[in-house]
Amino acid sequence: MPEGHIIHRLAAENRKAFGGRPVQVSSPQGRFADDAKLIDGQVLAEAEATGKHLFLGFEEGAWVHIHLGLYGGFTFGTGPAPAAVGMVRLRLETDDAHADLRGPNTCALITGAEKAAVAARLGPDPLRADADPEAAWRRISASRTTVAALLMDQKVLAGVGNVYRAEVLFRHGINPHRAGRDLARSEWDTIWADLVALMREGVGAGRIDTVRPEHTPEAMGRPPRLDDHGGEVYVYRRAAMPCLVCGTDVRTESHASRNLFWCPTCQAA
DNA sequence: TTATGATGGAAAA
DNA sequence: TTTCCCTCATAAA
Repeated sequence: MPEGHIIHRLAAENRKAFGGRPVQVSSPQGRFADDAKLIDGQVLAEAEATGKHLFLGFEEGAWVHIHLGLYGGFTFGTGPAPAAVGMVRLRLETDDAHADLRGPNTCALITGAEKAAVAARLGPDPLRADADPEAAWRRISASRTTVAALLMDQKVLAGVGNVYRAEVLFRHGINPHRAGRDLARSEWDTIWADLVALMREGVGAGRIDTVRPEHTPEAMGRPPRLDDHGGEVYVYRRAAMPCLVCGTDVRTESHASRNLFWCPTCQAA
């Protein structure tokens, strides 16, 4: 369920629930049990997000590195934790709050140096104040790869996933099959600025909304869209449905093994 | 009851 | 480019 906005939100939620307090750390499922013992009872000192990576820092210097992958997720609750339901890889608990992590791609205990190495492999994250969009532009403007693939490449840009990729390209009328090196500098500047704005909004809302006011369900007199991802979008997972702007059927294809969506009219080649 | 898919990515081939 | 991993909700049978 997670693109970068969710991970930054989770960093804030973990900080709020557990920051500065000693935390019981366990792994009801068992797969993180040995590592959990090493930090059990320590104070949670920091919670930080870079791209889709979440880092929980404990008082003695160890970090828990979490990557949710396609379907990992956190659930939070107040009070002590009830008996674990399903496969809970990591559980954090105080007298006041608890959180369960299920289905992560990664949940591992690492050092500060290892954390720095993970961050060093990533491109700029539109949600971080220290992001340098020039680093992404250098790679994009030199690449023959499609802009669709480049936006999903975490070494180029960190935190953008399939939904933001599809939506930001739609919002600026950019055909996803264009090569990165054929993008104009002004187009890249617009994409970056829009990602910063859209993803910040996503952190606050906890969902991805990309539809401009003039195209919202209320403005267009159509029913709101009910989809698993929970937000209002132009093209993501709207294959064969009419484009909200021009009415052309939205197209889809498998592109680098991910589903790509675009409007062939609004995003003409 | 079984199959499928999903906002991801590493590793193998 | 393909395979594999992690989990669970929903769809198909």
